[in-house]
Amino acid sequence: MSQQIITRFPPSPTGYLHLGGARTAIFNWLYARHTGGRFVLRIEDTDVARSTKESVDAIFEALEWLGIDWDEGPYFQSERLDIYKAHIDRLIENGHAYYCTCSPDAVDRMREAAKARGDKPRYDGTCREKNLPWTKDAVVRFKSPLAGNTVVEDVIRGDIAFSNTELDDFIIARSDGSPMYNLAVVVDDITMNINTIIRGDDHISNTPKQILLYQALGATVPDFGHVPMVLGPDKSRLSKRHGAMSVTAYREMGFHPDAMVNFLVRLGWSHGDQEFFTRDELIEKFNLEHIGRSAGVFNPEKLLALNAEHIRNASPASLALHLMPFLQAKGISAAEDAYLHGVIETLQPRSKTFVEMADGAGFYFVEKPVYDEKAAAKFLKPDLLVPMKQLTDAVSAMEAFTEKDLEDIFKQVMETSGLGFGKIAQPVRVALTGKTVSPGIFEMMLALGREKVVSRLRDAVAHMAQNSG
RNA sequence: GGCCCCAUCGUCUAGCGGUUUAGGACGCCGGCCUCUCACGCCGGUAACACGGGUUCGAAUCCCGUUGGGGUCACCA
Repeated sequence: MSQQIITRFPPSPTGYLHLGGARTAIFNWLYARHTGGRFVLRIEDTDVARSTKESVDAIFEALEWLGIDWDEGPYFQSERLDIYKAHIDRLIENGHAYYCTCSPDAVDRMREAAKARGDKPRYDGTCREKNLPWTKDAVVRFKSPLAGNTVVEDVIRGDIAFSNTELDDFIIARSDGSPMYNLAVVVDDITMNINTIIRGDDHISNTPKQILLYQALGATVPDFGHVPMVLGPDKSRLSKRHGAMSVTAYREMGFHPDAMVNFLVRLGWSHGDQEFFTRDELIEKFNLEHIGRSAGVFNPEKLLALNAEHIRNASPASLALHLMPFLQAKGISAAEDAYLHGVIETLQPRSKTFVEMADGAGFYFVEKPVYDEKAAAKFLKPDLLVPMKQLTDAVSAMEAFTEKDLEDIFKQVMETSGLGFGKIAQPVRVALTGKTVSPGIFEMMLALGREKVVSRLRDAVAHMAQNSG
């Protein structure tokens, strides 16, 4: 029986969830879902000074928006201090760790000295063999092996060997007894049965230390997979100066979470030439074998194009949920009904974001469209009064309000007036929307419904008559 | 600086020794479609960082160079 894959996402709540973090969360979540495994959420808040409740909430909010759910947790490291303490004590007892009373200043000095000699700045092992007892200012250090190699068997990069001489006796517990990152992660991953760790490659140099900790604790080393980082357009690490970094900022800009997920996954993972993936397709096809090894540049234009494609392909009903907040932000109170769905359908092919869609939806929800001055001057001129009136009367007299019948009416008007379709459509467009740009005439009329169409046409006719002097 | 990672069009990438005149996508540039704007469709632009090997044959394997990135905390 093969064991179930158990992955995790362990953000530290020191800010919002950024794009890189979101991507590793998605990778882990996807891998768990793909394999029928479990996905654990853990908040790494051992750094009390930098961790905030706001950040925790922001992370939950971002994950929820992305549609990433977890099977276990959230665990908080701050609530697991006793567990770390027990493991630290065990390491001291079995000789894998020791108390060190060297002051921070003293350690700084040895680092400076080592640097001056051209060596790697590191702790020199002063207290390593002293077998010191606990004292108030003592930290606990891990006793790293002095020779040999530790190799990371990375599932996406292959074996990476580190000489143990590169590692110094790193601190695993602060003088106040709280655990340091490497210790806490390893203890958590052991006790939570995590067997697959997918994370950013900025963690790669931590990995040998963690492997040593696993071994010292007598635990099975999990599979590690280090994914490349997400870079800004200038190919440097993504940071604030590159603009929006926070995942939720993209929600505000009108992006569809599925597009965001699709984009982030495709940045570093591939399935042949396929670019567009639904959520289910991703779960079905995602694997570790096709994760790339080189860093990727975040490309907002591609995200935008992908977003437009997701909007085009989604059902109006599912889009309605996402669109609602943007409508409200514009003061539009729309009900979640068939009318809204019809409106959305006409807007789908011409909206790259929900912001654009909400902008385009405005005229559907007003009592009377506001005429754009230039548009009205150009198209609602008296010379079209007759055909427009004919059209209006015909529409109001229609038996069934169908596209076919509307087309017939237009044909009749074209015949009697001798005008081309465009000559008539443009004034109708202005009458219905107030603008010269809109969805197609017939689909729009159908979405608006006969009542609104007739009343707007009548208003336009009145406007034209009034201006005929 | 030590250690580690990486290297195909501007960007995301396919390619896992021969089927490649290196494919797709975004962007950009033409054109078609057309009731506006879009969508869609057709075409074009553009890359294997460099140098050595290995091999009958290399974008694909090895080494080096160069260039980028990461990491060296009582942060995570």
